[in-house]
Amino acid sequence: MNEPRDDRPTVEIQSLARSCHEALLLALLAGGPHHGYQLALELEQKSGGAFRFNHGTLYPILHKLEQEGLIRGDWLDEETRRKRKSYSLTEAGRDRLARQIAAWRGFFFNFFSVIGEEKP
Amino acid sequence: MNEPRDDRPTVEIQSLARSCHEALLLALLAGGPHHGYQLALELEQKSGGAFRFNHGTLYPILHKLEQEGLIRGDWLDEETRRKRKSYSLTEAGRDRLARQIAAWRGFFFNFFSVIGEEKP
DNA sequence: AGAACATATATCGAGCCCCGATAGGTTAGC
DNA sequence: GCTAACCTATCGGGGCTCGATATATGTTCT
Repeated sequence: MNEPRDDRPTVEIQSLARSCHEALLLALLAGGPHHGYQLALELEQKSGGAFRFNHGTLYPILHKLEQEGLIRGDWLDEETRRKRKSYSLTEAGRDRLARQIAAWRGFFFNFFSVIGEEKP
Repeated sequence: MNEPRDDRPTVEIQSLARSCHEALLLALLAGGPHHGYQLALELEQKSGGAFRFNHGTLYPILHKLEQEGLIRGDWLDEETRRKRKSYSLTEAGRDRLARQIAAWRGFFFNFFSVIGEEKP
């Protein structure tokens, strides 16, 4: 029930929402370049309406991820097109995504260890 | 990939940490009455050291859960004992725990639907 | 006896971060 | 021309976690 497993990566409870948003965005971008609005739509679609990005949440996170070098943003100003910024995953972003997924697996493992229920 | 499943309960991303703390506490109390300090120790033990309650987080939550009627706190003043408050789960708390677990299963399902990875 | 440490509860300010509101601009359809 | 959908962006408010701090008792070692 309580074997030591400190080496197992996990998500810190304090930053669950933050990590969740980050993992979802990186995962969506792993499927190809998207611009912000597209990411919000696809998230809602793929989660069956359960998850959605509020605009006030989405754009600041995108800017932060870009600053950290996890994603790259390119303005599309093909003439007569409205301004859009296409984001794509960088190598660092791909690494982070893999680590995030491992951490979430660890989190769920630990969570259900405490809850004491079958894991889904 | 995106069948409608809006009826599936889920945890709101915005309140992940909050819900997590609540679910963990209720689950620990489902195993019998505990006082605060005990809850912190047992959480750390059962999670293999991955989770822990900071005191500044734990006690406010306990007070709130008590206010909401999900747990009941009884001061133990058996003479010569240091003051301790024993918390136990109420009926409402048991119901909430069941709903929390269902919601976390839903969150888990939705999360990996978006991530697109095998569920652990 | 006294020091040091684990047990035990509680509160508060700082700071982070999500959210809803708001703003401004473009394209398409009627 | 008007309306709705598309698209990016910022800001203030509010909720919540965290670390520091306070207080006090039981235990163990020297």
